[in-house]
Amino acid sequence: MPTAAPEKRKAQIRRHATALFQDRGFAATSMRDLAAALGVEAASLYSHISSKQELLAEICFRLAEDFFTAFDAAEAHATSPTDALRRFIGGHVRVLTTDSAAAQVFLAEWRHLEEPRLAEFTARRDAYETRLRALLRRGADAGAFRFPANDERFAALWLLSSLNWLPMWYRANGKLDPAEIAERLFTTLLQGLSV
Amino acid sequence: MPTAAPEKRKAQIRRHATALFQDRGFAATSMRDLAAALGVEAASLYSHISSKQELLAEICFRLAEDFFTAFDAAEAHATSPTDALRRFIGGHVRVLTTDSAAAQVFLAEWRHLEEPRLAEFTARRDAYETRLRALLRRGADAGAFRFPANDERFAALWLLSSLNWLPMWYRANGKLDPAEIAERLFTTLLQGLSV
DNA sequence: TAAATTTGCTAACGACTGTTAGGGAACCGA
DNA sequence: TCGGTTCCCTAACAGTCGTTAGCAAATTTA
Repeated sequence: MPTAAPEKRKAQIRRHATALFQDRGFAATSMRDLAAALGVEAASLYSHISSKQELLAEICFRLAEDFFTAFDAAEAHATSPTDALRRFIGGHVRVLTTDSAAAQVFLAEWRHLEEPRLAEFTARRDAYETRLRALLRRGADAGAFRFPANDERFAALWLLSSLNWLPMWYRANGKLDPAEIAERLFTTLLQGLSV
Repeated sequence: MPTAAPEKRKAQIRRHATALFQDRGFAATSMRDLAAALGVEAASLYSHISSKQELLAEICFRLAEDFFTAFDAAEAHATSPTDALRRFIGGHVRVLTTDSAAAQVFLAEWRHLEEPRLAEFTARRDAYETRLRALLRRGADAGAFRFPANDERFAALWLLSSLNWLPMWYRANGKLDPAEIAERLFTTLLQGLSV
């Protein structure tokens, strides 16, 4: 059986690559840096991976998958537009915090993907945004949400902006756990800062 | 008089560097790329600048200065905590949109600064954040704002997150002008999405 | 024990990196 | 017409880049 869990070493490489891409950036991380983190020569990596690009693509597309899966679950269980939004935020925050290094790579380094993957990726991102806009529109039509100029595109961008900065300051083992963060964000996003 | 406006060519270089750093990233932009954008050989740049690092530092610190200046003006004219917040958002958005390429470099590429400038930069950023926290705290104490768990640190991070994504989608000559964007953000941030 | 798989090595490739040295045109105000 | 300034060139440096070739030891499987 040649297909018995052949992912162990490769998973280690991906983990270290994620950490390095996150804190130095993809372009500023060399394969020799990555190899050194693993205690190995650069050429040795190529027994396990095919290219630096492949590493980046795997990290980015894995996260994209997670975001969509979370969105599916949120909408499947939602009982109202407000509940759908709460579940969406909870899922989005959970994905952002489960592997915050990978999330930062997903958010900041995707532009170093090469074609045709770059186009695939941006299409995927656009689809996610469109889906969120639709959720917001339904809520507005049902009288649950309102936003300036009745512009759900603006609201969707603003909402994602609010959430996507999170992995930059989130620390696992910090005072706030992901569920609590999501709850605070949900409250603030819905009610705003005014008393 | 040898000091008569000696900044022209250098300003061109900085402008092109800003554009390239923004769309490829600092590390992925070579001096030969920059030279090509100016129709010149790479070595020729060094008659005008001293290093690639210097270019990045100038872009980042110039923006930092602009943000502080805007904050000063906002607080100088404010008549209430709510008015201070509105002016703060207006100023922050104006800086973000006046040169959105530079703003993106400021927000995303500062980590490629080398010591000791990196430490200077992060100290500057922390000071800005601290100042915003103080503004929010005063507003909360005056009964103008509220935020979850009475945590102004959380609120400040969330607020900056909401604003700082803007240069990624803002387009000069788009439908919305900066003042209108700032007004919408102010409204949404204060009132939230709920009806 | 034998075969297969996994893991790693050294050596090297061609290309690209930021930067310096040293020189030469073109334009400037006096 | 002069000295100074601005601007750009070719050539080259020492180092780094991602990646391939070819080989060997260790580990796992049969």
